Amino acid sequence: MKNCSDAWLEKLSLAKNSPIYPKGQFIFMEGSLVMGAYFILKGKVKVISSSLDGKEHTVRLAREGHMLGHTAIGMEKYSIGAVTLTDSQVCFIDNQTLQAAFMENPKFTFEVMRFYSRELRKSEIRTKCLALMNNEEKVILGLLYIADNYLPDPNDNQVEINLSRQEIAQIIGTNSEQVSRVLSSLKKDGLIETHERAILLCDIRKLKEVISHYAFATQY
Amino acid sequence: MKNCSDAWLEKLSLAKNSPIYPKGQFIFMEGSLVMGAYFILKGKVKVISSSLDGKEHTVRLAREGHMLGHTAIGMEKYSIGAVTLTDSQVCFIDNQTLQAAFMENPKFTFEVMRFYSRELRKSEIRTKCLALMNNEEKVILGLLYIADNYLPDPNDNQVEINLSRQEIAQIIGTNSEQVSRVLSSLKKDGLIETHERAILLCDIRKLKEVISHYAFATQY
DNA sequence: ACCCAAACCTGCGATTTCGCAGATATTTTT
DNA sequence: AAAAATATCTGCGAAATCGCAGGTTTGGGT
Repeated sequence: MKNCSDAWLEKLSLAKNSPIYPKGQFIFMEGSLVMGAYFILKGKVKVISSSLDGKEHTVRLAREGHMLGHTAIGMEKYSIGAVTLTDSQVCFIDNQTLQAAFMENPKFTFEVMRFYSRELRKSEIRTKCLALMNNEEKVILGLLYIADNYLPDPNDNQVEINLSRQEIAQIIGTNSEQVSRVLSSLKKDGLIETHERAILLCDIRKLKEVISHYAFATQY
Repeated sequence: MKNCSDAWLEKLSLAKNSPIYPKGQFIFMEGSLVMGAYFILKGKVKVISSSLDGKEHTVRLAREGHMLGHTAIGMEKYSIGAVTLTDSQVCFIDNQTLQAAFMENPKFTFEVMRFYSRELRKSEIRTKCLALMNNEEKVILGLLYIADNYLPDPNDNQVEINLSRQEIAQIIGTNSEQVSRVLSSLKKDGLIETHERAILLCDIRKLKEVISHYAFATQY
C-alpha cells in the first residue's frame, strides 16, 4: 500500500511502534469520534455495522495492507466499527498527516483510490449475490469470501476457517441455524470437513463451481 | 467533480462535444473492451450486472458528476454495464489522458478517491439492508434510494419516480410482483400515489421513519 | 377511436425461510 | 475432573416469499 509514498514513509514509519491488538478487540467503535484512519500492517479485521434492534452485520473483511475508517473523514463520528479477528498490528494516522500525504504523493492517492474502487466493485458483487442467492448459495459465498481474505496464495485449493457460525451468519445476513444446516449438508457431500469448531474447505474450486452460474460471484 | 483540476479542465472540456445518449441506451456493455472512463455531465444512469441465468441486477444508480467504469481500468473487459434512465450527456476520457490527469492533479485524484470511498460506504449500507430487511422494507429502501438519486434538493419531501416495477425490483433483488404488492399496500396507507405508471412519494420523511430502526439506512 | 403488445395487479398453492426448543458437543471455570 | 456456560446441530410448525396464471390497465401505433 504505501510503497507509493517516499520520504513520507519515514513519517508514517511510526508504523514500527504501532500497537498489536489482540483477537476480538475493537480498533474503533461505531459512534466514536473520528480522529484519523488506520492501516492494517498485520492480521485480519472485520468491519461491522449495527441496526437498532441489536443485530449486527459484518459489512467487509480486511487484511494486511488495507485501510480502515477513512470514509468517515469529514464526518463527526464513525458509522461503522472495526474488530480484530486475529492478533493484528494496526497503524493509526491522524487526519492532518494523512491529508498532507495525499497532497504530496499523487501516486499514493491514486493507489488508495484504486483500492476503494476495487472494494466498491467487490461490495457490489456481494450485494448482488446476497440479493439473488438462496441460503445454501449464500453460505458458500460467505465461506469463499472468508477464504479469499485468509488465503496467502490464491491458487491454494484448501483453507481452514476459524469463525463461529454466528460470525459467518453475520457476513451473509442470516442466522447461525441456517449456517449450521448448510454446513452439515456440505459435509455430507464431502466439500468441507469440520474439526472441533474449525471448518476446512477441502476443495475451493469445487465450491466455486456450485455457485458459478452467478457470473463474477467468485471474482474477489 | 472536476472543479478540482486546472489547466486540464480545458483538455477535458471536450466535454462540450460529448454526445447525448437517449433514454434506455447503453453507454457501455458488460463484456466490452475497456478503453477509459465516463463522466456523467447530465442525466441519470443505472449500472447493471447480470447472472448467467439471464437475471439482471442494478448495482448502483448514478447522476450528474459521477464517474463510471474506472474500476475496470487495468482489466480487459467491463464486468458491469451502464444504461441511461433519462436522456444523458456523458463525457468519455481515455485511459492515458485520465492517468495523466490523476498524476498532475492531486486534488482531483483525492476527490475521486473520496467519491469512491463514499460510494463504498453507501454500497455497504445497501448490502446490509438488503440482507436484513423483509420485502416491504426493501421496496421502501429502493424507493428512497431512487428518490435520493433523483431529488435536486435533499430537503424536498416529495418526488415522482418514473421507473417500471421490473426496474425497481432489479434494484432491490426481488421481482415485479412483490414490488406491485408493496406499492398497493403503501398506496392504501397514503404514503404514495400512482398516476398512470409514475409513482409519487408523498411524504419522504414518513417513509424514512418506517425503516428508521435500521440505523443509517437513510444515510445516502 | 380502435387494436395490440406490454406492463401491472392480485389470488393462490408450492416452496423456502424463520426461529424456537431440545439434544448434543465444546470450551471455560471452579 | 466435574460443573457451568457457551456454541452447535436438527426437528418442526409458523410465517414469509415465490412464481404462475388470469384479469386489468396503459402506451403506442394505425
